[in-house]
Amino acid sequence: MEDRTDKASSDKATYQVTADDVAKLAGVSRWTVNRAFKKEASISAKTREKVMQAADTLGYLPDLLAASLASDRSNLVCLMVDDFANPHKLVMLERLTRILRKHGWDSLLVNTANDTETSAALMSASQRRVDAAVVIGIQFNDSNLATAQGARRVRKLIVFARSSENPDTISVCCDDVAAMDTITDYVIERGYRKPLFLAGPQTSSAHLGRKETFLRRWSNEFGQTPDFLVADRYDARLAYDLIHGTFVDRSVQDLPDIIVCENDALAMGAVDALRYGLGLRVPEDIAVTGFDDIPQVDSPNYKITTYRQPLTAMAEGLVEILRGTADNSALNHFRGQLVVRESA
Amino acid sequence: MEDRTDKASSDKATYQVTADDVAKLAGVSRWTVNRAFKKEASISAKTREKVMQAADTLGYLPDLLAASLASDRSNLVCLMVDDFANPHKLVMLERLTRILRKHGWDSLLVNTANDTETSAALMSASQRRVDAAVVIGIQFNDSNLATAQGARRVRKLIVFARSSENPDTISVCCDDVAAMDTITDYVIERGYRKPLFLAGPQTSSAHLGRKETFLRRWSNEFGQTPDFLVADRYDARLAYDLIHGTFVDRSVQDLPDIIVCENDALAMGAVDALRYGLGLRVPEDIAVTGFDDIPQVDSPNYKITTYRQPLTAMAEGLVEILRGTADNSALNHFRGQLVVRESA
DNA sequence: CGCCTTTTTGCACGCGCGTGCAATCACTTT
DNA sequence: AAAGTGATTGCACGCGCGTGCAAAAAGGCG
Repeated sequence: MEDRTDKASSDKATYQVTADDVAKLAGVSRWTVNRAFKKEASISAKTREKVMQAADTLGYLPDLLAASLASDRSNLVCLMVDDFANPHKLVMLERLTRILRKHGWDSLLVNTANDTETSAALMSASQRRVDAAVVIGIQFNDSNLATAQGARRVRKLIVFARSSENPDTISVCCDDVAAMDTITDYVIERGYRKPLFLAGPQTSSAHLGRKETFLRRWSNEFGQTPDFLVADRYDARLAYDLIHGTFVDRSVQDLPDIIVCENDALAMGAVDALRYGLGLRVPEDIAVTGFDDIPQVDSPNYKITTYRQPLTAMAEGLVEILRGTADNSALNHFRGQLVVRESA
Repeated sequence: MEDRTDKASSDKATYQVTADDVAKLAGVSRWTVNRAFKKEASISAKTREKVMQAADTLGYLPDLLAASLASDRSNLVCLMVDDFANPHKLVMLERLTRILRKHGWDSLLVNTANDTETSAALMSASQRRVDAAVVIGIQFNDSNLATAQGARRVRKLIVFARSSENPDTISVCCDDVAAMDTITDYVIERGYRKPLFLAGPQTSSAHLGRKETFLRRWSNEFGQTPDFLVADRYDARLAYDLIHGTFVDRSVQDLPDIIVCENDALAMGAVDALRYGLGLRVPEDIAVTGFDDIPQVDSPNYKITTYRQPLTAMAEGLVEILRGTADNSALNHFRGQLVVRESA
């Protein structure tokens, strides 16, 4: 005990206080100390108090590494992001990290922008025994999943804010069909009749996608399928080039009266292209709608009509999955709301 | 050996392959197996090959949790972000996660937006034995640092993209004095003579800040200190309100001819306020400069003249700190470059 | 007050790997 | 070919905590 104390005070900066030290000081066993730090442990109030006090004076905190190793649960979640160009990612990261931490999970942020490294990233995550890997906003590539043998050590594979057909995967997302129905209703109600759909990267599970929903719905309504363009990244600049390149030498009567975009990043690029590339007015000449309601589209420069996903509820749904208490049938049917601004 | 094999095949999904299994298959000791996975280990090429092959067929990967526990180095870095409103954070996160991972570190993303939770976040990070905590873009609050006893288990406290005076802290940032000098030179050279500085949250180490540098420099040059405004968050909307509120009922001759902003988020808000709130033209009536060169300011809507920090080099500098091979004297003197667009 | 039930506490063993050193092997030199 | 040298391999012990159960303590009742 003596030398323990000495050691602790002599090089406080590096000496790791362990549960044993606290136990000694509090006059209990090491196990009791650790129990004091577990919410639902069976321990008497005064013992816990005594332990906590000792822990406090020693500056003790349980070591999560050792705990994870022993218990085989890390309370760590891996967030995989491959598209840092879309500002909506920042919004999602803020929400997810906040909600996850509130419920006891820490977040490992993995950059899978380099497509070939996705499976490597997954394996690395598995090496840290993450409780789950959450793919944010992008359909998880099947080949990546297949090649990532390491995935078998990742307990759960979750796709967030994106529907997924993969059977090894759980998807937490809003109901794209309902969302696009809402947008379509609005577009029709406002009298637009020559829409163009600006889609993002096409994923494998396309038949439930926003683009497909809009096209099908419109076709049912008016008997003809609208035109669409596909951007292979959610990038405003790319959308700019696409819109500009497509319309630059088209006559006025061949232009759409509204561009329905798969998300806000594309919508911003579209607005810029219409205004600055083609000299058109938004919404007078051509209207634009987005999706996500990122902070930027509320700028007076854009004022884009868009659709807001219930990110907090979705994040809470994710937590339920982690806990294993989720009602999986409801997880991909979250409802958001239309946010009407001036662009349409 | 028999039952090992059985176990592995029977519930492959959950059974954790360990170095022992690989050792048995490869006919070597467990320690040799782990050596094969260490870059600089002393092991013969053919033994390693043999081991790797066995590891491959078993799908083995070293367990980083156990490794961290045993070695007391986690190869984990905690990235602390408290301001998700600034899109530049996304750029920094992309860069940091990519560079860190390239050098073998994983990133724990901690949301400290709720100010009171900063020290709690630090403690939690220390519970995972992170090799370092990196505070991104905001001056680390001294009281937080002080109260966070857990910090003593965090080996290194690093402030990224922000200068810091705190002695317990290492700062990796660009040379704000040089940067503001460059901007000031440009402003003067272009003939602006009535500047207003739009500053962000004031930190404790203010005397080296961008605002102070600009004011001092201008005063030296022209004998008078320019006006300034202070926004207490780097938020475009806040900047909009501030600029609009300040100038809305001021006569034309009392307006500045340029607004020098502490970063792009503020600059975007300023541009919006000038154009949409006050009906002024940028840059014809009032020019604007920013800082950071976030992707959004390259939009044709903004085209803001700004200053780009060398984020990649800074991230590499951070890695050097983690490795302990850094030349600390150079770490807060990175030089960026002026990016001239149309706003000034 | 003694017996029984219900907390509360203690403990052996294991989680998978790293460290530092000792033992062994491979290869060179004379 | 024997001795010497450096490269390679094996191993005891420990990292800090969880699990599941047994032992002990604390209440409850007549």
